[in-house]
Amino acid sequence: MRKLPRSFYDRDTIVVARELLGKYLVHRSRGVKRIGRIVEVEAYLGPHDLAAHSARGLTDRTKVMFGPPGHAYVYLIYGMYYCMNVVTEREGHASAVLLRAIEPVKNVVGRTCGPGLLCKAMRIDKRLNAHDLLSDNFYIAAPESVRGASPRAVIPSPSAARREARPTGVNEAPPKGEVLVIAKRPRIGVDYARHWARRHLRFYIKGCPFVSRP
DNA sequence: TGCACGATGAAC
DNA sequence: TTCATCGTGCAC
Repeated sequence: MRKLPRSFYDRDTIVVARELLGKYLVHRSRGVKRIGRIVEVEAYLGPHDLAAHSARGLTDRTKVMFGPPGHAYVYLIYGMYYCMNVVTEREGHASAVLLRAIEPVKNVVGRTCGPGLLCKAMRIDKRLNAHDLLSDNFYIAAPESVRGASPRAVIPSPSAARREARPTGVNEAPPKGEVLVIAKRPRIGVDYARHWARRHLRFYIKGCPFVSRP
């Protein structure tokens, strides 16, 4: 696997969010290397995005979002779960991608569908807030491809989406190397964000059984 | 210094 | 639909 470079994160947040699908989240702690394949994410587009924490401005909690790309923004939600974000775009842009679900790959115990469960299973907590994702113990990597190219990801046209339709309940993740079909939906739990709540900024791998809310 | 409220998950 | 549980942000 190839660790993603800083330049991967220093790009348009929606592009980063889509391209994070199919990548591998790696966390090594106390000698155990845990790996999960990212299958669902949400994009938060900066201070003007009313659903983003950075919309509150630069505070002690949100300063990581305002920092340089390629760092983890980890916070406690509802007093009991942690959520992990990846900071994107140039320093000061205050954008991030929330990781909502992974497919267990290695040493991952428990359910991983949902941002809180994902962090619990990957042993991610507040100590990893502001952690550089180019470090050796906590990073995101692209799968090695046989021909040197990453699996292609596409957003289906409406007609293609209709052709893609299949009976409900028949879901399996596409094998490695196959084209990923990406679904777009509104983000979860941000109804307070007015028109921003309706934008399709949640992305997931279509048909993947490990997604939190298909 | 106090208090309302979550980028959740699970039970009912 | 309700609730557990606590850090954060803002009102006072």
